Amino acid sequence: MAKIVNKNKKRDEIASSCINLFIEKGFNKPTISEIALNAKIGKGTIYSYFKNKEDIIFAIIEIEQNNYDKEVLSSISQTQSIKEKICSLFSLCIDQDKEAIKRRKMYIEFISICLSTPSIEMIQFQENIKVKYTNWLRDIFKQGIKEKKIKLESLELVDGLFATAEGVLMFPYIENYSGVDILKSHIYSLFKLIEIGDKEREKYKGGTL
Amino acid sequence: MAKIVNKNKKRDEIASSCINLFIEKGFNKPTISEIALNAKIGKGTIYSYFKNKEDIIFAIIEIEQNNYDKEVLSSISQTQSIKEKICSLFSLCIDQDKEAIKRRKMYIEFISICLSTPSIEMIQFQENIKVKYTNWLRDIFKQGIKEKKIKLESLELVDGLFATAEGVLMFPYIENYSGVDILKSHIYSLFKLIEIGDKEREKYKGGTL
Amino acid sequence: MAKIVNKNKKRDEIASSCINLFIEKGFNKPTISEIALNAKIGKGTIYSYFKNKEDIIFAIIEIEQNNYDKEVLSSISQTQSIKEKICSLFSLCIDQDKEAIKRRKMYIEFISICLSTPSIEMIQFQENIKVKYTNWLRDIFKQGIKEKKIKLESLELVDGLFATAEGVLMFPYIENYSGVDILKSHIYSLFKLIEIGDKEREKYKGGTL
Amino acid sequence: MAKIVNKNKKRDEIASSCINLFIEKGFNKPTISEIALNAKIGKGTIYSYFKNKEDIIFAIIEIEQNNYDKEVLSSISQTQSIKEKICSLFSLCIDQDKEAIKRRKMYIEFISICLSTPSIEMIQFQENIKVKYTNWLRDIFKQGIKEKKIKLESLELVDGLFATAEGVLMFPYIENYSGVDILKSHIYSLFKLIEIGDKEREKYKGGTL
DNA sequence: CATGAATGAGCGTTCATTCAT
DNA sequence: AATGAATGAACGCTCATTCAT
Repeated sequence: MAKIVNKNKKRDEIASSCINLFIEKGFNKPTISEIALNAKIGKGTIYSYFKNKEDIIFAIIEIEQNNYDKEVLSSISQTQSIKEKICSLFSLCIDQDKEAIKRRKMYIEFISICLSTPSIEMIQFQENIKVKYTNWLRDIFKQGIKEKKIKLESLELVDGLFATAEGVLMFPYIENYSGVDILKSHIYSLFKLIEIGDKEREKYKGGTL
Repeated sequence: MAKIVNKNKKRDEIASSCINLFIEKGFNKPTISEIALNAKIGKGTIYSYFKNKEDIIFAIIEIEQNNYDKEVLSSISQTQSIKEKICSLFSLCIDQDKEAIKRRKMYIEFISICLSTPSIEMIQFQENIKVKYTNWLRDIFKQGIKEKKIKLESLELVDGLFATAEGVLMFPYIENYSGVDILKSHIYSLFKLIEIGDKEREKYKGGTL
Repeated sequence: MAKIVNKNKKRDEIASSCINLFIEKGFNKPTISEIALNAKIGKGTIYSYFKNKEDIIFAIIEIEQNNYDKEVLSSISQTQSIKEKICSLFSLCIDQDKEAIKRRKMYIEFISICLSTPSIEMIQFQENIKVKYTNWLRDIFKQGIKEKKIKLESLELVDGLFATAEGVLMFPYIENYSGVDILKSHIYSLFKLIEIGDKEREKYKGGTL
Repeated sequence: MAKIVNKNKKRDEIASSCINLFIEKGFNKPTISEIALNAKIGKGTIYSYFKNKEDIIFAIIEIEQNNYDKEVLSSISQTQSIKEKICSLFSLCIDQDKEAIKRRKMYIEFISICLSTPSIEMIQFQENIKVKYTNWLRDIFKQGIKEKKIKLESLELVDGLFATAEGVLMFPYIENYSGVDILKSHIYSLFKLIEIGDKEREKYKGGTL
């Protein structure tokens, strides 16, 4: 009998082993030869686990995104205030630890592919992310509205806020400028406008959801 | 001196003649052969006016950006309300006429390059745009604050708002979703929060700039 | 001994199971993977029964040729006239039923291999076919001569006639031209020249064999 | 000004320089690298003169065929008897000089391609050859009929005779067997059947064309 | 004995850049 | 100055064959 391999596991292993390569060189830059070398397998082997080069890139993006989603959900559930929950949701765009910076780099590469050479799969994946995150964001806002902590009108800001988070990623290289810091202070500034002060809460008649 | 002027003129001519080519195919896609064909010059000639392929791309981006800047300034000065001025400033991300869609496509390609294969020049250029537009935006806001039409705190939203505008461009292909529409309604929703109603104006003590 | 018999049996089984695959895709086109899949065995197993890819191809050709030979012999013995016998002998090149067309396709592929990448084995096999069929053809002719139905000189046409039959297979794709029809009418035209009319038969002194 | 090259001339030069390579290795076997090496040009250069690999093969076939056609026509016009004219027409399949053997090898490779991996262009080219040569053959026959040297019925043999000539090429490797010799003796045997003897000529009423 | 995962040489093709004219 | 013919490194991908299990 030939060696039995768990195809999915090996797929993930190959993809995972390349993450650093993709972070260093961007998604489109590494050649199949480099990927094979990096994963310590033969060039041909790659093609028994992936349809083509794009498929590898996609696999990596999927893995990373799934990991991130889980972290985000866990992190949201562990924070209390609405503002903190929102910052957790956008930790990709806000955090400054090494892990976050790596992740951001990958996400930016992913967006870059979506912008320049989009495939149907990529675009659908991108849409899924958008829908998922704006829904989570809406849920957080709704909760805040229910608890009369923020105004009803804040709900209108959900889509825009998501766009803001994406937007701050677009300037990743400018020195002395962290797009990333902007997001946090923008959220704080927005909250000054939408938060209901303790005094006002009693009178507030913002309706219910 | 005349020589250099001519050289620059020719540079612009070559670059300009290729704009449609780049819009159709994206920035990285056209080959030097296609560019030369399009500009009706020899392939080798291109290299007397441009360092390399990237240099051509950069030249086109510069030309387009300069044209756009002029239009924006003119358009801002022709509108009255703050909200309208802001929409004019972001017309690249909002307008739906053919010309705007073309321009958007090019800008998105430019961003994609900045994200995936950035050169120092590209990044500096991108930063210049950011600084320029946030300054213009700030000026508009300041004017509004001076006229007591909007709250002083709105100034804090400038950078975030610019990011929002960039962010809505990141989903150019999703069906039934126009990132573009999101920006306008986001601006309108924000204004509900920062505008000073007629009644309030008198009491408003938002301070001066 | 039993082992070897079994080995040969399995060889035949594998080869036979692939015939349709080879008809559909041509001889050189199917990959070893496809062949293994088709034969429902492992890729490696193929190499315990066949030296290499060419060996499989050869096995199939042999099987098919043996089947065809049997049919031809049976078909010849069941027809009466010389002309009919000859047409039976060349049924590969003449018949238009589905089975014949399939067979023709395979034979053409075989010839193509003999022409472009011949191995000694292939060439010998091809020669065997030639010798076998021209002998059978000669026998039919001799019988006709004996019965004074055709002229003695017809014997000289045997080799050429075999070549004609091969030659009509060389244009399998030309529309509105069926090489295949040409063979039949060529045989009929030849017979007008070599047949001995009823009147002439008595006087005919064509000699005996 | 860049070097001015006669594109068609260079095309022919490259193709011609490869003829020996193709004769030695067959048409499909040489790689682009080998072809480039052989032609003493860069690999990329090939693609400014040929669409793709098939295009090179086709070009060589065309060149060779054109040369051959000219020779055949000239050779036919220089011979007297019908039989000799026909042998001239089929000199590709009959002659045994070095040049003819080379040519035969190439033609056989061409046929092999037509049989195994035919493109529309190849098939059309093959058809053109067939039509051209059967027409020339028919013309020769008609002339012979007009001069009452051969029987009217010979015309029916034209297509079959062409097929015979092709067919003898199909056994190019069998030792001690020259398919090639077969054609000549076949033609001679046929002529015994279709020629009108001197005595008969006067009585012959074979009709006119 | 049977397997199929692993291999890597080899393929045809592209295209930014060079440089002789 | 202007040209475009020439280049060749580099690419993604295929597939017959091997060999550890």
